[in-house]
Amino acid sequence: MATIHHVARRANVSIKTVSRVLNGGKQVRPQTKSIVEQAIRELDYTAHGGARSMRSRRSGLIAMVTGAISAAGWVPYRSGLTAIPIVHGALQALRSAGRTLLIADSLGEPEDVAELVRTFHEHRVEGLLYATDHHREVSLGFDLPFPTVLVNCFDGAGTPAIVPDDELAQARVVENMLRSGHGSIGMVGLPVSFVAGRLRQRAFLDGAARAGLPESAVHFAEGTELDETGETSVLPEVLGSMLGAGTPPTAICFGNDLMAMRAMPVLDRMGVGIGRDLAIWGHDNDLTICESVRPRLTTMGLPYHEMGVAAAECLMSIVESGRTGPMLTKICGDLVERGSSRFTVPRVVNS
Amino acid sequence: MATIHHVARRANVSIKTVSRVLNGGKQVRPQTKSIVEQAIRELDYTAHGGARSMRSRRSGLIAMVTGAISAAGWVPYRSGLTAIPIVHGALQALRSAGRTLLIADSLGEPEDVAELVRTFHEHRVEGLLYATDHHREVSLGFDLPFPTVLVNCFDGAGTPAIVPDDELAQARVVENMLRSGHGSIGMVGLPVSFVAGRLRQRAFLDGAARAGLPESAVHFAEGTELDETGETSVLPEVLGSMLGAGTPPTAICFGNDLMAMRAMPVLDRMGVGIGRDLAIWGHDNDLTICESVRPRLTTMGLPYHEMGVAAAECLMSIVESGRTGPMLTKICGDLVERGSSRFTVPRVVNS
DNA sequence: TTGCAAAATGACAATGTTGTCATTTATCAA
DNA sequence: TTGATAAATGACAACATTGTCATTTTGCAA
Repeated sequence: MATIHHVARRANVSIKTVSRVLNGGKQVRPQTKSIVEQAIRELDYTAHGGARSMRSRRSGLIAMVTGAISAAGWVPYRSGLTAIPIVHGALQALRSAGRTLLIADSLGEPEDVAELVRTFHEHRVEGLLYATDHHREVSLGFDLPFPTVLVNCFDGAGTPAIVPDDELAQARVVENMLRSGHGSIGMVGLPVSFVAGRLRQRAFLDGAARAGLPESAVHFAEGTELDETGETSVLPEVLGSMLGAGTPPTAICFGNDLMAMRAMPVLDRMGVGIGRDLAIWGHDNDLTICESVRPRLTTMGLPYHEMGVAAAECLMSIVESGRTGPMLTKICGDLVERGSSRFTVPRVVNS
Repeated sequence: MATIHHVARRANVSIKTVSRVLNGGKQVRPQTKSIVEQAIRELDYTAHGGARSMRSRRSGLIAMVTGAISAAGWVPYRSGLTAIPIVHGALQALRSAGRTLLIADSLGEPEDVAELVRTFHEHRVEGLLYATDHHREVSLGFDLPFPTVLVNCFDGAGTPAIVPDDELAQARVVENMLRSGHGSIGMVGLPVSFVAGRLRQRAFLDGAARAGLPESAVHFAEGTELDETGETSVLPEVLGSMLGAGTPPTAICFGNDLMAMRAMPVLDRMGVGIGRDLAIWGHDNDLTICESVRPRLTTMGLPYHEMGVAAAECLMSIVESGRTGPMLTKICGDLVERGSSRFTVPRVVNS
């Protein structure tokens, strides 16, 4: 295999000159540069990254530990929404910066992470992205030999983190609900054991209160985590009591699109028509769901792709500057309006 | 940062002895070994993979180029089924073999692949996994400087490939249909522009013929590729003519779960009851869909996770032995029986 | 032409590991 | 104990780059 020496001999220059051409070609005469470049092409030479990283202490590698891949569907009891777009966003941003991604999946075993970090360090990665499949708190529990940025999670140690802005997102949903004129609104949220569940509950209640809705016109219920079959779902019960209240909601926001999709036949059986008696919102913008149900589902998206890009850029800036970045960056998703939040017959209820 | 020299000094041995301990500890006295290991721990030493790969020509790195990540959902007009489990399976198999995965996504631009290969070669990866988001033919169009295994795709050049066994899978579906006693069966397949569409069509027709069904009791229609909204779906038309035939099918297999899910309300509007008048099958085992619709969807799964594992193992064996592997390995998925293929009231039609 | 600064180029060491081969130490039968 | 053999260990080169610093060449004003 061709080395820098072969190229140098062929181009009749020193290896150092070849090295300079390889690293941007500054301080080289254009003529010399093109001779060297031709020799490189003729020999089909590719520099050895290992040798380079040894001398220059720059490997060009960024590592990522994620649970997103293992959560993305092969495990029999998990389904659906995943954080894959985080990986995609990071990949895209890194690649356009000329960096390469080493990737590992924690396979859901946090205790393996230390070993992964060791492997990454062996390849002298310059930084680490640690991404989780849902918004949550983590604690790495050991010192990392390189800068790290958390994505979709945060820790108590002040590690820079990029997370979804669940509060602002939910506030926007509430605003969207109210703008349509609904005087009584409801939410079947994620379990409050989830960070997103807590943040969105607060934002929902705050938003309703700020709009001046009376307590009797604001309904919150905690949904259950969906199990493998949806069998034990408490949706019929929760919806029954919410819609049977004195001032029942005419607009309901669900914790995620899956919950909303599963609520649809339940509502149907209750004789509640979406678009006639009720408007509904989801969360996550899962296209498989949102575009398939009828009416299509209005939803608040999760900005995973954008978070991945932001995390990669944040990490690269830390790596290159040597300075640490901002501790917490919140990014809000976009509301995607489809049919489920529209009334065919608008009926404005005065509060 | 500690190097092998520091460890050697601390343990009072030569660097070569440390190197031996690092590489398995063979030919080292147990006592010496443990002294060295303690020095390694005390100094928190991690070997430099770059230096190692330079001398030994083994990097421990395997690369993967995939379209699966970009197809997994962030792109506004794509949704649903993805090949992420391929990535996961490969990751798992490589990791348990002590190897690390360098990953890049082709971002759907095949012309970028050459550049990716270059980057990988720079890091001296020992082999490449090339995975696509659906079963198809590819042509890399240039020589690769390392062994390659194709996953979910194949080429005309005889590169080792791991693909789903679409024919056997469809044959099993037909067998399952017939075992329930259906005397007239139908299929709304994937477009025949897809490899899976062609293979499954053939297997469906062959299976039906082998079972002795008369032509009038075998219905095949080509579904259209689902667009972003499902708006232009030809399902109503296709189902109308299929079920309006002289000997209408009592069992229909759809090209994928999404198509089956979208067919359900159409059938409902036509007054055709699943479980009463018709049994249906899907393909892919997309849990978001299969576990959410009512009745739950019986489906033929795609063995993506298994394919990822097989591909990684195949590649490692090629890398380690220097010999190339089998050209084409087909893997069949499992049929997952749920409610949609059962009749509440069995009605056997004699042919 | 000469002189001088700036730009281009090269020689050589250094990076951290493993391969090769020589040397030392341990083991064990005679 | 001795000698022969095997096992353990070490010295040193090699791997393919880039950094440092010295040297050569170029461009241009005087």
